Amino acid sequence: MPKPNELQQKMDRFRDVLRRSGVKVTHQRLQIYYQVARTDGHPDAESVHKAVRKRIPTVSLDTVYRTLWLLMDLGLVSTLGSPRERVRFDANMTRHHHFVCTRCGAARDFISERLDALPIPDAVKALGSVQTTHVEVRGLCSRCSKRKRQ
Amino acid sequence: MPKPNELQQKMDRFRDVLRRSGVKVTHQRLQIYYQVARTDGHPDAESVHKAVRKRIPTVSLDTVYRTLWLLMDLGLVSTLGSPRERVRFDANMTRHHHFVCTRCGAARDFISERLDALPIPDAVKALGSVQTTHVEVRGLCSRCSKRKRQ
DNA sequence: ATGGATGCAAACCATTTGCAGTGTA
DNA sequence: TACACTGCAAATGGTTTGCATCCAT
Repeated sequence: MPKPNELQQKMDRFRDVLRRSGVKVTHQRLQIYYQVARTDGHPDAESVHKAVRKRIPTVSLDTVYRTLWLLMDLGLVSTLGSPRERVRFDANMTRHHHFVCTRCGAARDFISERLDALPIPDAVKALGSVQTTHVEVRGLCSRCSKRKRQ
Repeated sequence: MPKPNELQQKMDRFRDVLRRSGVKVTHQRLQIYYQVARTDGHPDAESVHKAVRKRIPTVSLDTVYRTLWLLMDLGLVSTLGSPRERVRFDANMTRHHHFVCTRCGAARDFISERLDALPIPDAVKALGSVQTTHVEVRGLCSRCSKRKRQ
């Protein structure tokens, strides 16, 4: 729940980015972005749809999806977890972290005692009781950077 | 690619766990676990299925799924990313980390300058070029722990 | 006015489920 | 032998797409 003026700023910047990208500023897009920008939660498409429908009863779920991916392309939102991906399984049950390639999605395990014992901010402890921490490093894997060069 | 003897150990332990859980040790289950245990990669159900089919041509994809979730319940494998979940969107584009509730899946952002500048092990740099790092803290959110007590 | 954006309905695709037959214990 | 497990095929559910219409520019 950002402060009202911050939210207003976000909305203004939003209109700007759309215009500058040569993309139309529609009623639907404004409401969809507003719904995602107004909460600290991380809503899925369906709950955004439900909320927007209160203001635009005819809005369709596919417009919500199309808009959210558009916002993603414009760098206005991000997704939690790896989107559009299948579930991947891992038989390494020892404590480890992940390196994930942003291009091909390949994931590698790595271990690090230092990363196993991270200082958790007090603010987090207020959110709930901490069970595990896991570091995800994103970058270009060596195979993809080779391929890119060629 | 674990060493052969480690892999053998894993397989032995696997049979043990199945037996102790009163679950049948089938040809299919052995091959499915073997496929996940033999690689450092993080295969999805389909690629496990493809590989297992070379040895058991009649094995079906749904058996692969059923088995992988069984292995999950038995604590023999884990999943990469949040399984069985919808895509969730986030309009907070500033650098932040996540607290995710293991019970209800709710996610909260938090910021921490210390976590923004983690020491990345050299071993990781061999895997590829690092772009971003992100910490995911998992635990029980305060709402869920209240609900649990009641 | 006009091309991009929307709504609808149908398609897609990963994953799940019901059921009858099969194989482990 | 008995019951759990498997394979098949059909269902599910989140997400995507084709197309006719609509509206922001």
